[in-house]
Amino acid sequence: MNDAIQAKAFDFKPLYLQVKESLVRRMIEGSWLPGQLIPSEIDLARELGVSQGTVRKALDTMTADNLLIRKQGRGTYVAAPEESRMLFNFFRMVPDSGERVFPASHIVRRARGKATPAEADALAVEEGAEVWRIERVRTLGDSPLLVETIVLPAGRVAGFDRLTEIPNNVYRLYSDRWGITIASALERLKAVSASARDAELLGCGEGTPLLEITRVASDLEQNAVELRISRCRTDAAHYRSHLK
Amino acid sequence: MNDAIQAKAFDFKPLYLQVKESLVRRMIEGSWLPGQLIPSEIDLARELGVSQGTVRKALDTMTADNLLIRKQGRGTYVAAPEESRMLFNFFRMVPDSGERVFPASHIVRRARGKATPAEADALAVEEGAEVWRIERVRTLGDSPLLVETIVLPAGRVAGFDRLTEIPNNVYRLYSDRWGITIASALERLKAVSASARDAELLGCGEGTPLLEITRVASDLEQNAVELRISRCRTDAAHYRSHLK
DNA sequence: CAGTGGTCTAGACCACGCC
DNA sequence: GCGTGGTCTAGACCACTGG
Repeated sequence: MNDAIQAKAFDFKPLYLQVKESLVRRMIEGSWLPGQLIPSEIDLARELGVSQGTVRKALDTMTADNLLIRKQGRGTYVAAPEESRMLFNFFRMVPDSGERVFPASHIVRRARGKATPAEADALAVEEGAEVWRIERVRTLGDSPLLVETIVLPAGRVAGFDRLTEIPNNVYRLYSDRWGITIASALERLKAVSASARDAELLGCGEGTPLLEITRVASDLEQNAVELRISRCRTDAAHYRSHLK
Repeated sequence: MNDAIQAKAFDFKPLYLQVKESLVRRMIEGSWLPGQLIPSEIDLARELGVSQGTVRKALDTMTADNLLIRKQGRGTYVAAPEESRMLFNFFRMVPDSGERVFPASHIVRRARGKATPAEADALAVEEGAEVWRIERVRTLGDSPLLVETIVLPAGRVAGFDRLTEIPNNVYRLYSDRWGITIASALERLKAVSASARDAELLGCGEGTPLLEITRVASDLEQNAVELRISRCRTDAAHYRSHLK
């Protein structure tokens, strides 16, 4: 990092961003694993040949991106897809009562197939490429909350068919099994009518208004990894969004 | 700020947060108005008796909160409720096609009344307190997108009845007319069925699934200022949410 | 060219967790 | 008491804007 040359005119990139990229690369390549304690600021600064302040700025932006977790007095850890963190960051349906309950999941179907045009577009794969589809029902407390279909490119999840069980927290599965870190997701929400199948699985009337969430989740390199379409009952829960 | 005394044990507050609070107070009290150029870092540092780095950290967190806009080479400005910024931060419905279009608005009704229990709870006023209600239809391009009811505590908007016209961007109205800055909002989304009135105003069938957004917007002091319930058609548009 | 915010550095001290 | 991240300072230089 000493010898990084700052071009004069059009491609200036601050040192702390170069540091950040080099640290993110360690996560991508797997030399830094989720949950792991990373070296202290002072060690990183020495290793990279920059000041502690510059390392700090890189670590701070990574913390803001939820890639790291810093604990005063203990050190800096690579963020891990733990239940509580995932629940808070990526699962925005909450009971109207307010308390945050962990949802349970029940797999309805698991099948291999060929990507539809819409799926191929969302996942940036060829139309007709092999994909896995998982359909499951999630419940909050006793009553069914939503039914969702998760679509994964078969090429990214080798040996998927050998899994005997699919856990509730699939992002942790992606991480543990294939080293895939979900770093961000884009959700598009619409209101739709419950189909006969929705009604059956969710125990509501056919035609009941449901909240449909179409999520495309991406890894550290911004590549789409998962497409998920969830259809949610909203009679006792809602989607929460904080704006500022 | 020189003489701020740091208590030893339980109520430590970093200097840059004290600086931040003192600067936010200037906005609340109206000595710093939206759109205004504020003094340079170095001037603020001298005035407050702290280092430039501490002022910078305060300004950076305020920028992250969308309270300030910093422009290299020009200076730092108090964020203003301009169309484009509001559209980006607070209006999350976008056409499925993707381009961001400015919605138009048409007022349907404006009336004074007494707060229902639900309204009183959301706005933190007494049940039965005087409120203004505005109902309007918003269109995106040619077709109606949503119908919404805006509820305002009458006490916060003196002279509301003397307004001859209500602009599309009401947050700018709150700012210009009553010095109220909307700093954050909490939205709760559900799927509902179009009522006969919804259907009439939106030109859709009764019972069509609509996306219902219940928003409580708050000012710089975290006091609820506006309750807004929007019911949106989602046949050609969706609510966008970015998670990370 | 002067003034602003943006980056980078070096060093001091504080709050916290753990042994 | 030691090591960590968190705060604060002082000063240098860079990138950008506008007169």
